Amino acid sequence: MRIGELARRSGVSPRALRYYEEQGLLRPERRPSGYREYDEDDVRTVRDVRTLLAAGLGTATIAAVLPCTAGDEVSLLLPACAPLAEEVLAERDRIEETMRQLGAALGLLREMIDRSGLESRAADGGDGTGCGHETLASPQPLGSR
DNA sequence: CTTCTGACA
DNA sequence: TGTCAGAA
Repeated sequence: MRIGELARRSGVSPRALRYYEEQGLLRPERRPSGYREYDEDDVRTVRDVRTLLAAGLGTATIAAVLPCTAGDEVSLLLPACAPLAEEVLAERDRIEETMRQLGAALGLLREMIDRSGLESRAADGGDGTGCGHETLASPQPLGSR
């Protein structure tokens, strides 16, 4: 399939798809026309890339992780991927540190809100808390089969 | 009509 | 990343 179809099926723009290739995340073949030719597996690969990106890993790490994936299980690294452990562990630490800082910020804001008697319900034309804690993963267009 | 590369806001 | 140009 060409870039347009992969884009539609993966929900990722052609622009991003070319960028992923530039970063070594995808290696589509080329047609004599110069057009990129992707295979069925690339749909899943793109999905995995989005997931790993959302997990905070850099494209360099992802490029190293992808070939070390056990089947279609991005969350299961093959035993022969020891050197990747460092980066994965480091990212986990960065995330924990960020959560710690956000937790402190959240605590302060809550304190300010309580002690100041705020929260009395301001002019809110709806409910829009705008604070949805979405999960990771990538939104998949359901009508693609 | 679709994609390619390179470049810029 | 989006988008535009100019070419294939």
